[in-house]
Amino acid sequence: MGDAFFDSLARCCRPLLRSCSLGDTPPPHGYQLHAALVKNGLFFLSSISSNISSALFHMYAALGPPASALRAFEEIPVVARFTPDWTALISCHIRHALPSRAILFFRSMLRAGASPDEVTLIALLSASARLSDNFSGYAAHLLFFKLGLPFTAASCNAAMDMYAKSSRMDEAWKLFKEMKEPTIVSWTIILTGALRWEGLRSGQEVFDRMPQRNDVAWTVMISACIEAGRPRDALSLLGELLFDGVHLRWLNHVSMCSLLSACSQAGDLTVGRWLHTHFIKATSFADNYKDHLLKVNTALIDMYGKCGRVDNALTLFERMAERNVVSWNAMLSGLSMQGMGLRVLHLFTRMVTEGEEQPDDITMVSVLSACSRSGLVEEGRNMFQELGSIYKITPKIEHFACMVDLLGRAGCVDEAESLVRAMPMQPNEVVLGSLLASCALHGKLELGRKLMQELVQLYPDNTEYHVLLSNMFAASQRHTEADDLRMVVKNRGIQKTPGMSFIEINGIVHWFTAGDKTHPQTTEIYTMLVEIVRRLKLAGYTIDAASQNSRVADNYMENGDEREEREQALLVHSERLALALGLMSTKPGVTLRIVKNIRICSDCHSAMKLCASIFEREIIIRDRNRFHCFKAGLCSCSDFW
DNA sequence: GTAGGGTTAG
Repeated sequence: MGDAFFDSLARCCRPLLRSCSLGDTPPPHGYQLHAALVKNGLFFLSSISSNISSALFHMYAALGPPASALRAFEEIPVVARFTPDWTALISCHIRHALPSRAILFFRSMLRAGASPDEVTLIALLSASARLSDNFSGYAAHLLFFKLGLPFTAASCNAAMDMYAKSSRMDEAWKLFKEMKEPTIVSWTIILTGALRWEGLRSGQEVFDRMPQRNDVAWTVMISACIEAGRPRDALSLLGELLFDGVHLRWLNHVSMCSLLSACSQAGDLTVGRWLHTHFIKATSFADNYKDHLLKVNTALIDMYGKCGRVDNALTLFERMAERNVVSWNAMLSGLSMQGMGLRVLHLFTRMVTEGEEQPDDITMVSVLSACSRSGLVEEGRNMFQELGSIYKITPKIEHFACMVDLLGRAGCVDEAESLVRAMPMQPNEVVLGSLLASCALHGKLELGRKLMQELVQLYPDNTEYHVLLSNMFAASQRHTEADDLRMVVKNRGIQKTPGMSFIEINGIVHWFTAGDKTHPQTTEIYTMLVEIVRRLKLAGYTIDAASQNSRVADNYMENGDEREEREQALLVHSERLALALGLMSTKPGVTLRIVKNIRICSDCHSAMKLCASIFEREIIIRDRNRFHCFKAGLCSCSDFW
């Protein structure tokens, strides 16, 4: 066969491969084309390979994986490796989260004598940004001028992003202010940077000053609220977004996932459902969600699980056409929050046996914490044993934290302590705090005192440990020690999240803090509270003011010396106000759902159990840790939380 | 080639 044949073949292959790189065809087509060439022995014929090796490389660089791209790159004759080839190799590694390898290839490129162009330098800036490496970033920035390359808006944006991500917001601002016509990308880079160093308020200022906004800008703002633990602010932004109907198109899959996460955090089922409905409608006519069904569905599972509709989460989970390890994890943690430990173990077994996805470290955290929440001590111990041996996961501090919690709660405090001391890493606040809590639960005063000292040294600003230990002393009638600790806290002042609860009635969200008197129906609510206490007392309820966490829960520290005030304080905890409103404004038998931002105290917990049976209601409270479903005098957590 | 994202522990 003559050269003409190979030339025509090459001419035919190159556009085919090119169309694969551009994403016009699904990845397998490109791979199949390569396989066909190899199978027919054509790829190894030098005359053809020199023609198509570059096209083949670009196909792999576009589609990945990077290892294949590198192999294909090496097939390009050294003399035929031009700047765009090097650039594609570098960007491929950046896209696959390998920025340091990208920088190494940039160095190889220089050594090979190829000269970078603007695109190469933008890629280098991007790699430096991802590594927060302003050393290589600064070098890239300088190279524009050294090589006389145009420093366009795109180059400037890349440089600003690099500075913003390597703690040089001042440099980013400087470049931004020098720009003649900042693009929306420039604004968004500054917005993201401002949010990350300078805080929500400063970011909000940038956001307000933006001459135009798009879906990315909105998403950045929404995610920042979530990161700052202010999910309600994120949902307010959704309100703003919807105020102008045109903006609805900015609700893409990323903002959808973020907003669903805000609903999960805030426990807002109403908005979550609205988003779900919108998503179903949007997928029926627009494709912007089609490629992201898996992610949005996972976010929906998380939302339903955290808003107390684990049944809806399960239905979605079973219907999903495709699942990944994150979907499994979201489902497992949803079940775990309901205290459905056995269901978690069943689902986990299914995950392992079906082999669809391998469990990862987060899966194991979910499973271990489920065992802890359900008191499945033996199962938890076995699972922890199998962590390395079967699942090939190196135990991280989170796994130790779960085990300490599991053992400590179950009363095996000594075993928990040994585990802490034998840990290969330094125990953190979570681990020590959890052990301290188990000391409080099981009256281990001396160990508790020792732990508190450790904790105070490590985290001097957190006064919760003093409170916990003070309560322990009080519970064992050692009032002097208890009062001393209490004084420490009082003198230092308390810095805690205020306890808040909300209940939704007929689509309206009602918020309460402890002792709140701002609700329009305050008089009726407090009358109802008196009635609740009367009926509780008739049923044999006594206030457990010395109970652990009771005063930690709603910031009633300063009144701690006065027993009576303390008792009063318990009676007006935010969840009780929400309960009173719920009882008086819904029909008998209607389930009441309350969300609380911190842990429910043990006194409110006992009161809620009794209320459920006195008023013949199902009361579901989501606190910081999990769901409590109170029904007929019992709680789904079996008092184990 | 430049801006944004989902799951976990007291």
